[in-house]
Amino acid sequence: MMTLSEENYLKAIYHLSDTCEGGISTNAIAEKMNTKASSVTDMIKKLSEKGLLNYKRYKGSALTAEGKLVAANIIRKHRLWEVFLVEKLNFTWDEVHDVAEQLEHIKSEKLINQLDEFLGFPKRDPHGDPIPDKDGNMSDHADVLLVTLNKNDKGIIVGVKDSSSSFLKYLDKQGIALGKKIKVIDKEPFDNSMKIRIKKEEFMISQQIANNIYIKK
Amino acid sequence: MMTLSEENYLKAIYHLSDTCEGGISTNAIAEKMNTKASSVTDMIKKLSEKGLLNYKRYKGSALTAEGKLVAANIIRKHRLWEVFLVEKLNFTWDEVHDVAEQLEHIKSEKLINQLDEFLGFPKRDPHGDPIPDKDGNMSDHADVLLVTLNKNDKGIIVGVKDSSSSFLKYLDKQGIALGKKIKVIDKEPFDNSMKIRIKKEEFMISQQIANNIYIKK
DNA sequence: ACTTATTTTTAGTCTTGTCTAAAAAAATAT
DNA sequence: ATATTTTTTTAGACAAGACTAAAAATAAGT
Ligand SMILES: [Mn+2]
Ligand SMILES: [Mn+2]
Ligand SMILES: [Mn+2]
Ligand SMILES: [Mn+2]
Repeated sequence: MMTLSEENYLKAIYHLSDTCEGGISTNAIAEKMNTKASSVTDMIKKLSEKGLLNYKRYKGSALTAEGKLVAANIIRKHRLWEVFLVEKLNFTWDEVHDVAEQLEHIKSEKLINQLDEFLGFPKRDPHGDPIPDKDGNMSDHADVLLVTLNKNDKGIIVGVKDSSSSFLKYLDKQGIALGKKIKVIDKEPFDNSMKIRIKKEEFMISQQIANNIYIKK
Repeated sequence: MMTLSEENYLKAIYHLSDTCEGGISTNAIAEKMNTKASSVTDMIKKLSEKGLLNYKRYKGSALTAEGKLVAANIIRKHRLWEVFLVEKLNFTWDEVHDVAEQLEHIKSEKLINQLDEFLGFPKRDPHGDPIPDKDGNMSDHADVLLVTLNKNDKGIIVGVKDSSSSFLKYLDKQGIALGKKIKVIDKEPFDNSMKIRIKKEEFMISQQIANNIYIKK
């Protein structure tokens, strides 16, 4: 049986593995988890004992197949609960993450599989992130970040990289939402800021914003 | 903020207050919580500090108004989740308790109020227990235990006192379910066992069983 | 009333997960 | 190649919540 803390570490390491290939550094985990490196060292030793990750001192950590499966299952639960909150309980997409952060640790195979069915086997969560199946498989983000588009490129908004409440509220204010068509009107080479058009409205967004929005061309 | 352990103690003490009036003994709490009396002493000191219960050494504990409200809110969550699991996710009434035991600790006002609405503001959980409102008020069990009925008395099954999986499975096997009409055909004075009739089927039940079924006359 | 039995509390230990401070290894700079 | 900086690990401490064993208070028995 997995403790709440162990599960959160596994999830964090799983997410870090997405971006950085190879062994994940102790410091990177500490930053993601908002803890100190010494606490991380203790925990990765324990997870290593349990066969959930491979670890050699001073060399960083990498999840085993078993560890990846456990992590993917937590992410599966997190995202299914987010769908539930939005679809069934009228939460907005900026309200769901913190609650899902708690719900993802509820232990019941039947619960999560019935929930999946109840929701109609959704493929994406409210932020456009893919939902893993029971075996931990999930369709990749084959999509591209808005920041990589050039002048006159068009696409559809399909996801966000940052699901913080503040970022999502900003998007709401600007009328940026999943499924909307977007066109790059102009791009400033100096700071990568863009003028974009959504539904006949044109406005500027910074690179920081454009770097957190996924587009399907 | 309340820890998981604190919440479980409050709930246990709340339930014990139903039966025994006056101060709840340390040992009674220990038995209900499956811990040792010494652990209970530590915890009731902490809850007393927090103003959730009144405690004088060697004299037992009693919840304050504040403590009762917190406990009732946990019970509210527990029972609403049980309704959700049965009504929406096709759980049987003997499967829900353990999962609800986890879900009751999820912290989100909005979640529980939206869930309440989503379920149509149910008044009873799958075992016939009343669901408290936001202020901790709940309709009492005005009902009577089956064991108190006499020969030829009739009634409707409206609840169970024991929600253990094994007891509920026994009831399923016998065709005993909430809403069913029941008639006492005969009662043995020696051991209080009864012959009862449900839907033209007659069979014997022991006092132990009759003592855990609520009837509305 | 005095002795025994029960209940409750105290004292001290353990585990989990965290922290700070110091030591050790690895990476970088001169 | 050696010195300096950064990263990582070790050592020791702490809080929460549990336990065991012993002491203190209360209750029961004669
Ligand atoms: Mn999320
Ligand atoms: Mn989490
Ligand atoms: Mn229950
Ligand atoms: Mn509980």
